[in-house]
Amino acid sequence: MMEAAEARTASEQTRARLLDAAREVFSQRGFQGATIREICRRAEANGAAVNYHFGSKDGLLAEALNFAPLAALQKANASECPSIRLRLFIRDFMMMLLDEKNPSSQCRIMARELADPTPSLDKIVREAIAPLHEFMGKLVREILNANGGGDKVGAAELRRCVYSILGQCLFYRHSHPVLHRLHHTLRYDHKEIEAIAEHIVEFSLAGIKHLSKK
Amino acid sequence: MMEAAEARTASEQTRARLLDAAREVFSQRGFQGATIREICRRAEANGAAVNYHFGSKDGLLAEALNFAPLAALQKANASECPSIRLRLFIRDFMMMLLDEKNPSSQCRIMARELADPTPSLDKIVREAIAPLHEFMGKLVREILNANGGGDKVGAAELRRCVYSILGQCLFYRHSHPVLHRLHHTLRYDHKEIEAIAEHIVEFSLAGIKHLSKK
Amino acid sequence: MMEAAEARTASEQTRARLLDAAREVFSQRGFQGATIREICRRAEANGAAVNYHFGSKDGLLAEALNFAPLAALQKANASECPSIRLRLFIRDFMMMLLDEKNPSSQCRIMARELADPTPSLDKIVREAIAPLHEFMGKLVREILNANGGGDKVGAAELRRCVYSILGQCLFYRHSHPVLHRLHHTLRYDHKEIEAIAEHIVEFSLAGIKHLSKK
Amino acid sequence: MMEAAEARTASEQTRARLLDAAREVFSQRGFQGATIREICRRAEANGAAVNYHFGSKDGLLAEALNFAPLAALQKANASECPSIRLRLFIRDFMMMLLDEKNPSSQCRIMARELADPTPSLDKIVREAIAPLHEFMGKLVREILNANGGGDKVGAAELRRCVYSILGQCLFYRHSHPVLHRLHHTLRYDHKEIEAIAEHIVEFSLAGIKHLSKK
DNA sequence: AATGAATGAGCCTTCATTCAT
DNA sequence: GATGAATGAAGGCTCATTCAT
Repeated sequence: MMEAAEARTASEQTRARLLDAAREVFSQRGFQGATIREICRRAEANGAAVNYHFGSKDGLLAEALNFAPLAALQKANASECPSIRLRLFIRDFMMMLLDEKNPSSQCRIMARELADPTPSLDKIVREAIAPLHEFMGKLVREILNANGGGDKVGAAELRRCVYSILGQCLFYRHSHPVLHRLHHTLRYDHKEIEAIAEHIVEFSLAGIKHLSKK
Repeated sequence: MMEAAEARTASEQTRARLLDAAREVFSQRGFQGATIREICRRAEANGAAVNYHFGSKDGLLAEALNFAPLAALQKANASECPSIRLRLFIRDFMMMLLDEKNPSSQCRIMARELADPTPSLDKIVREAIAPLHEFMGKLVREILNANGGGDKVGAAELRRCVYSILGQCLFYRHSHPVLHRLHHTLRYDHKEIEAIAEHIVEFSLAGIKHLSKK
Repeated sequence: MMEAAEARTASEQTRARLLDAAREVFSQRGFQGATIREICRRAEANGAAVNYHFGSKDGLLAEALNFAPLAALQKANASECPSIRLRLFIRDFMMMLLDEKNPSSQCRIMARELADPTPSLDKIVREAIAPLHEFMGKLVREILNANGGGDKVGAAELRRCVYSILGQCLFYRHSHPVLHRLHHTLRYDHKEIEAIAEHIVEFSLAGIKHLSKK
Repeated sequence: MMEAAEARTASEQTRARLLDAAREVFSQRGFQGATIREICRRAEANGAAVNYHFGSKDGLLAEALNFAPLAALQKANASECPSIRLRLFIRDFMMMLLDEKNPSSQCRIMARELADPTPSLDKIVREAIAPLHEFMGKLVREILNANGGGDKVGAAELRRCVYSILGQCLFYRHSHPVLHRLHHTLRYDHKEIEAIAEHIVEFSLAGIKHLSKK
């Protein structure tokens, strides 16, 4: 929401307001369900502003995507042991995915792209998801090696470990509408997110170690 | 497709053809992306037939949902030990989720509802997902007990185990567009699905057992 | 206008009213300048009626074109000598082109297509203009032969004779806005059209005969 | 293109570039089909430049018109005999009308105005077409007199002779889209244009002379 | 003086729905 | 009962024009 705070010119402010509104609406309604009208209304901009600044609805989506936060998660903690790095990454990743106060609605937009791919999905996969998978693959490989079983696990199985971790993480995001209906008391506050992350880490490390000993 | 086989009157046959077509189109395009026109065209029915038979697009979706196959998975194998029953369930569940030849497009429709909830989601949760979670909760509890750690694990943690398993399973369905882009050779044939299910079972059992020993 | 008079069903009447309105508006405003709104308003039909009945604005134009009247001109009088047949054809052609009371606004639409070709021009050329040119080419060839000079005139020169005749005829249609401004008294009543046709015939026969004697 | 060469200030240069671009685009797309955006893009000017310099799209068209080349055709060769002056005029006129390399897109713009009159047509008629008709009327009258039949031909018939000549000339411009579809090999190179002009002259002189002897 | 930004009207089209047989 | 026809509300987008520097 506040990303636009530093914008200088009037044009940049409008652009930023449009992008903020677009992220909000896209994440709530999906790409198809979102309308340019609503985005412009929320951004307090003219209905033709999107086409003026971004050329089209697709162009707006493409620019609304911002992979920097996701990339940032993968950079830190190079010095720690791989298990701890996994723990830190999962905690930050879940925080990004679930914290409602977090302005990064990116993940929600990306989650929607999975269910309803648009031409932007190619860009998302190329610039955000592929690097993420690669990063996690390396991490899991390191954990396997640290447990002395790296050579028993092939590329396909390694990928499935990554999928298992990601699947657990994304479930809380994807299935939120369901979980909310099942347990009305569920709130993704910081404490709950920490507990979820802790569970995923424990569960996954056990799974990985088991494979290394098979 | 064959559900309509026993229908008698022309009206019932049209109804059944509409439901079949709706399942197909909803699973391919999502609820928003699907158009009544296309459904009627595939069902070789009049463009007003959907509103005539089901009142509205929402009504069609509500009736198109069929939870019997999912419920069937939970009934069998009552005699086996819990780990084996989990194994059998996951294999059947993945088969239902991923097998493109399986006409049960229900799972794909339900998966889409998660990303884009419609009023039907309440019904889905009540009649299909809640029982599924309950079933899996009991199964995991039995596994924990069999490993002698059932009393250390609370309700919240038990639920998270269920989420971990479901998250892994659903990931292959949700993220298929991404995985296809990452690995163009990926095909969900029977052999691949068996391997995926085997991985999820091993990974998850290790996770559960780890928690029971903590 | 009255072409719809014999239509039976309500749908056919709407279709016919839309076609009549379309011919009127297309001929007055051109394809680009015409709007579906105005056509529907004149036809007293809903704004979506065009897309329902004809799929698109292009589809409407394609169906609004009717080459039958033009083709009819070329059929009669096979028994007369070529000069007389040319005379009769030009008179009928000019009557069709210029008579404001003539409901055939086709010619005006076609004339506009020349200035601003749409995808329909291909159809017009194929089904109406090419046969017309061929018909006139044969006629001119017969006149040349009757004057004993058919063998001196090549295909390119023959075509140019056809162009000279058509150019003279079409000028009164194309340049009507200009001629009206130059001579405010100009009215295309029957007497005037007869005089114009007579002039074109005399002028053209002299030109053709001259070429046959060169 | 080179008209802007002598402009001094930046503003005047922009103006001139806009006029050049406008002539180009108007002649290619017609007034309705042309967009201010494209004109400004080609002129490498700001999107608001047209309205700033010319007030409106109509104003731009009005200023883009340049009748000097057409007027120039009528001035020369006063000493020759009328038939030869007609011959020279038609050749130059056709060259102006058809030569694709000729930057004088004026004729094409004017030809389009006939099919789709804008408020500018009044100006065109007053300043360009009326003098042209007058010039040609005098020329035809001289030819009639030289053939000894000037007194038999009234004003209306004289006008129709002018129309016959102009109609033949303009046909090649107006019907170019059609002729191109009928004969894909047609190219308006210098040789072809000369042949066309020669045909029109021969054909028309024969027509005129015929009338003078009636 | 000259321009980037903004504007609102309007266009074609699509869609779920309703009407009138 | 069942359907072809009709409806009106949006939707994305384009455009000439105007505004505010």
